[in-house]
Amino acid sequence: MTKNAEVARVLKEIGLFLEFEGKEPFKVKAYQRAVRSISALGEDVANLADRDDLTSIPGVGKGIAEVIKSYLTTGNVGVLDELRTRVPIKIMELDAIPGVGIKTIKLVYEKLGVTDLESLEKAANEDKLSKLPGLGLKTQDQIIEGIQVARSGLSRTLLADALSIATDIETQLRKLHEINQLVFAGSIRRRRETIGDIDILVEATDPKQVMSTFVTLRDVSSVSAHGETKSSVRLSSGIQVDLRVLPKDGFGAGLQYFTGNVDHNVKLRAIAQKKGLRLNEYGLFRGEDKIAGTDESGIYKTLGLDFIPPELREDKGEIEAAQNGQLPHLIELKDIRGDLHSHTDQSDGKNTIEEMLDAAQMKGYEYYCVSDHTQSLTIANGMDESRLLQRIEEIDTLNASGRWKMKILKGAEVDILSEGSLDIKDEVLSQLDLVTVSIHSRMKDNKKTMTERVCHALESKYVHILGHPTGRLLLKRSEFEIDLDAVFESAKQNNVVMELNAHPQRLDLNAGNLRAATRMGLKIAINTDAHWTTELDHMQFGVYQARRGWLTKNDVINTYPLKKMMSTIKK
DNA sequence: GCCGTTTTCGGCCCGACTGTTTTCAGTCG
Repeated sequence: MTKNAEVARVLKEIGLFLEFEGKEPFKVKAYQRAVRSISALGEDVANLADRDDLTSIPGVGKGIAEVIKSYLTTGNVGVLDELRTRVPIKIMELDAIPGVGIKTIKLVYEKLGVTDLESLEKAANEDKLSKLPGLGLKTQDQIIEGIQVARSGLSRTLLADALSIATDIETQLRKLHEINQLVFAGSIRRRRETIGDIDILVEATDPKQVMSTFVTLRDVSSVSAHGETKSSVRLSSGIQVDLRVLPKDGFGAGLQYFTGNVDHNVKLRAIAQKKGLRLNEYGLFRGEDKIAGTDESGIYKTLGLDFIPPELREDKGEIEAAQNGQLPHLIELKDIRGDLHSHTDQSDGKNTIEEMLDAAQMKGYEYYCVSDHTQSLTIANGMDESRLLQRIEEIDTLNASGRWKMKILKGAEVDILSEGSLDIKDEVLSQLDLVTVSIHSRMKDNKKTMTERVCHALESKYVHILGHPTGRLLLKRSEFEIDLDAVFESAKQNNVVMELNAHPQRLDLNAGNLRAATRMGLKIAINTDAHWTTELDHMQFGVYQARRGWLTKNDVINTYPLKKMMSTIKK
């Protein structure tokens, strides 16, 4: 488990207290920037600290680096302790209430002695908030509602779920013939792994009609804003959806602006300023003249940049690369020629091998690997050697049948045991076309043990791919403790490919890991790990993640024709 | 507090919406 979330929380709290105390706004912003950076960091901030490289994180300079170091080594930060003593309130808890900001927190603390959710709720229920200057009955009601939202611990939503919710809203809105254009923006468009809220942009002949339809859609549980260009609702599922109406001649500018992320946009604006231009959500202007903004590409072009795919817009070097014509040509879904990790009902899959093959054939794949679990994973009905040998014969027969045009590859997802040995004998492994090894047990091993265990497994001359290398389940289980640099090094030595597991809940490796792996010259396999036929569709999420990791077609072995793919993994 | 194609000082994005204001402050993205 990385320290990133903890460190981000500490920095956020410091930022909030500084704002509370009325400190220099840009100092506050500096902390907020660092929080964003560290939350989105591809690797463990503790590793960067070990390497004494914290200031390589955008927005982290000497001062904040010291804060992080102090926290990581002692578990405490002096300045934060002082702030907490001076202002004894649960500032993070209060700030988590939608509609409540620092000014309100300060007001209720100073006037009513409110220090946490409970005391705020009590004050609201006793009708004390509405008596305060600047607040009224409506605000008080809003706060009462907001406290419930904060309590429900409103978390993020998987990309796949957010996309499906957004698509449902799109379908409902598209019934309005007033709508000319509709796109998803924000983190959905950047294809982040998880989504905070859903941003939808439309261009329409009758914005008012669109807005009133939007705020009355089924599933809308509350409306927090309803204006002419912006409306905001919360669905019964808890997720917030923002809809914005943009003018036709500024649609590209709005799309660029609302795609973000904020750090990317800030840097873009600075570039505009240096050219004597002004960039905002309505367009790119020279004086009063709009010189770009109808479409996004015009904005980037006018600023002297190549078009930056949304997945890269996180201020992680893409702007500089775009200035120098060095953006990667990112992989696309159509580049994928096969899936190298899938299950059947012989282990814990839900479909027969024939059903899986039919579904894979529909994808137009050139090859497809069947890789069921092995014996240690009893809960998944893992295969032992004799069943695996039968499976090998079965696939030979299926290949010979000619029913499927694609090549069916004989594989297995072999368990890595406690010492890094594998749970299938070498003489059986040697008969498989493709061996993926994965950790499914003892995930709480300490970093050293886990790293040695995985590295040892990679030394087997029958291993081709390391499956879901960090074992995380988004929003559910952290990655296990492992030194990925060492694993990558071992993979490099032993010609082992890293899996990018495309399951929406895994997306393992993450974008930062992928960049690090390919920088070391490793190859990646994007695999669905499908347990039933419809999960073969998860390939798209793997490709999104690959794009976020700056991967090109050449980085990914399952874009290769069969022969080249097989020779690439050959030991 | 951070940062550099106005580079070691002096900037740092800004507009929509709401509720409470009778001209604007707070929050959000």
